[in-house]
Amino acid sequence: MARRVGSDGARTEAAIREAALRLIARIGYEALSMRRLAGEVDLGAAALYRYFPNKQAMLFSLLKCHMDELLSAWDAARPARSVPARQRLEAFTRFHIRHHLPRAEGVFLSYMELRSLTPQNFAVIEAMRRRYESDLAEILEDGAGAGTLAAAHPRVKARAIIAMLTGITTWYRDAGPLSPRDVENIYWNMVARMAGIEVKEVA
Amino acid sequence: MARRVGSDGARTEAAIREAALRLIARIGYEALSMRRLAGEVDLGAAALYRYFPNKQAMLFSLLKCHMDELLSAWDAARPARSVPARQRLEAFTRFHIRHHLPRAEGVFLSYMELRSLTPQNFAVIEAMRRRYESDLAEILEDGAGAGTLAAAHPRVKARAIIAMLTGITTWYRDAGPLSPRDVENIYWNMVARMAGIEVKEVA
DNA sequence: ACTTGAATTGAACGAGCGTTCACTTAAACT
DNA sequence: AGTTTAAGTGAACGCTCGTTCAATTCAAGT
Repeated sequence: MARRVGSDGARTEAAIREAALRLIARIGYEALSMRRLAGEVDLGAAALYRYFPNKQAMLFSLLKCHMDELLSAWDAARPARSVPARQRLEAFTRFHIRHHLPRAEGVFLSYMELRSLTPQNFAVIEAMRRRYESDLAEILEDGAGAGTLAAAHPRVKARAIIAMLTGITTWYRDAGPLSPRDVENIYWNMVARMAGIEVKEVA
Repeated sequence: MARRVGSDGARTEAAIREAALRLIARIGYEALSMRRLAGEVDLGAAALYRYFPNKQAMLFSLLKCHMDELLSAWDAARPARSVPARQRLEAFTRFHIRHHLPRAEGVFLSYMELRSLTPQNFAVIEAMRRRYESDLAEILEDGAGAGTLAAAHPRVKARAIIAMLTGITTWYRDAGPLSPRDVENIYWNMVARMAGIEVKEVA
C-alpha cells in the first residue's frame, strides 16, 4: 500500500505504461486484466481510466510510442543518401541492434500484439513498420544500382535482415557473455556477407 | 446447423484442431473462447471436453504436434554427418523453408503462444526447439572445423539463420509473385553468403 | 426390437472481465 | 479559511469465461 505522496500524474502514467509493457510482454494483452495492471501500480482499476479511455487505446498507445521512438531515432541517425550504400547498411544494422537491445519488451509486444489491435489501429502501426522497412530496402537498391552491393530482391532481403536482427531480442541477455558491441559486430559481419561485401571473420 | 452424419471421432478431432490452429493464429489463445471454437465446428462447448481435458491441454497438444512433425520430418530429411557441411547447410535451409511455408499458422502459434503455456508444458516445447537449433549449430561447427564454412559463433549464427528463415512465413503468400522454389533459392543464397560460401546472385 | 456405449447437449456454476459512476480525498490556488 | 480541481475509490452493471453434469441423441451390435 505504498501510496505516492504529492500529485504527479506524469510519473503515474509512466509507471502504468512501464508496468503494462512488462506485463503484456510476459502474459499477453488479452490475459492482462485492468485490475491486475492497476494493482501492479497500487491503484484501483477505475483510476486507469483517467490515463487511457479504454484498454485498446492503451495498447495502441504503447505500440504507437514504440514505433514513434523507432522512426524518430532512425531519422536522427540515418546517413544522408549521398553516403555510400555500404556505410548506410552498416549504420542501419548497428542502429537497429543498438535501438532494440534495450527495448526487448517493446519489440516483443509490437509484433506479438498486432493482432489485438482494431483494424484502424493496426493500419497505423503497419504503415510505420513498412516505412522503416522501405528505408532499408532503399539502401539495398541504391547499392545494387551502384554495383557495390549484391542486392537482388531488395525487399525480400530487407525483410530477411530485419527478421534476423530483431530476433536478437529473443535470446540476448545483459548478463550473457556477449556485449552489445559484440552482437553488433557479429551481426554486421553476417549482414555484410549477405549483401556481398567481403569481410573478415569476427573474433 | 450442418451436423455431420455418422460418428467419426477422429474426423471431428481433426476439424477441431484445424479450427483451433486457425483461430488462435488469428486472434490469439486467450482471446479464443471454447464456445466460439465449438461454434466453428458446429458443436456445443461441452463437446470439446471429450477431445481435450481442458483448454491448456489443447494448446499444448497443438504446439507439441507442431514440434513433433518438425523434428520427425527433419530426422527423415537430414543428411548424414559424413556429408560435407556445405551441403548439409543447404539441405537444412531448403528443408526449413519447405516444411514451414505451408504451416504458417502453426509456426506463428508455436512461438507467439509459448507464453500461454504452463511452465512444465513450456519446458517440453522449449527443449524440442533447442534440439532443432542445435542440429543447425552442429552443421556450422563441423564446417568451421573443416575450414569449409565461416562460422564463428555458430550458436548465434544458428539463431540468426532460423530467425531469418522463419520470418518468411510472416510475409509469404501463395498468390504472391514468388514460388516456394524461388524463396528457397533466394534464402539459400543469403545463408550461403552468411556462411562464407561464394555463390552467384540469384535471378 | 433392444441394448449398449460413445457422442453431444443445454443449463448451470462461480469467477472474472471491461467499464461506469456517484462519491471521497487531498493538493493547489486565492 | 475557503474554493476549485485533479486523482482515486468502491460498488455495481451486464457480460463472458472455462468447466461440469445429468439428461439425451444416435449409430452400432445383438
